[in-house]
Amino acid sequence: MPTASTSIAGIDFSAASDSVARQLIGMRILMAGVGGVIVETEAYDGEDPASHSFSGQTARNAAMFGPPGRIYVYRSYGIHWCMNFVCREAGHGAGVLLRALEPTHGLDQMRDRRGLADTRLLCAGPGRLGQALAIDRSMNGMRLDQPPFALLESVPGLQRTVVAGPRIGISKAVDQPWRFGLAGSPYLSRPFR
DNA sequence: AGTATGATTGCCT
DNA sequence: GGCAATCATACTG
Repeated sequence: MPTASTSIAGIDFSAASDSVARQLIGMRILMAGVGGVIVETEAYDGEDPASHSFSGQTARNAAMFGPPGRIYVYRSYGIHWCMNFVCREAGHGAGVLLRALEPTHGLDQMRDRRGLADTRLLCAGPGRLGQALAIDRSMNGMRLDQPPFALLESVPGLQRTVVAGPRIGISKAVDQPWRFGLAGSPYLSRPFR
């Protein structure tokens, strides 16, 4: 029987999460028509001590162990909703955290949701991004290639130099360079050095 | 049932 | 730069 495609907008989500995280830079993500260019990501994997999935499947991280190309949403610090794309095959517990966008679509809605005018701060950080795109628990497990979500290829001609560095806000595997960003973007949560 | 802990952000000094 | 906010989840007893 045919294997379901894990490819969306030219990205094979059955690949390793660091490869997917790098490829996602420069692509565009929309939730109900609101979103922008992905400028910062982080990769996590089941073999990775910093990953939610490292200690095995639980109710919270179940989506990470499901099919690739879906959304994993978690609550951070009791305040923020953060969004990941599930990678590899079901059971691996791998994913990519979306950390920052360059806002291009639905700026007014983002400003309303964030209570903020500064475009640079609308999606500069995983919690901010989640708030700007109105991400919440109900999106956990949803498909990335079906409404309300849409993943679009990079804008043709985009200057796309990807930089890598250590991930932010973790206490384990801190030297693993699995944070990726669009070089020189003013929309990053923090600069790369 | 109680406690410890964040893949963070925003406000304060 | 420091730190409080705030709560779902996981873990302990």
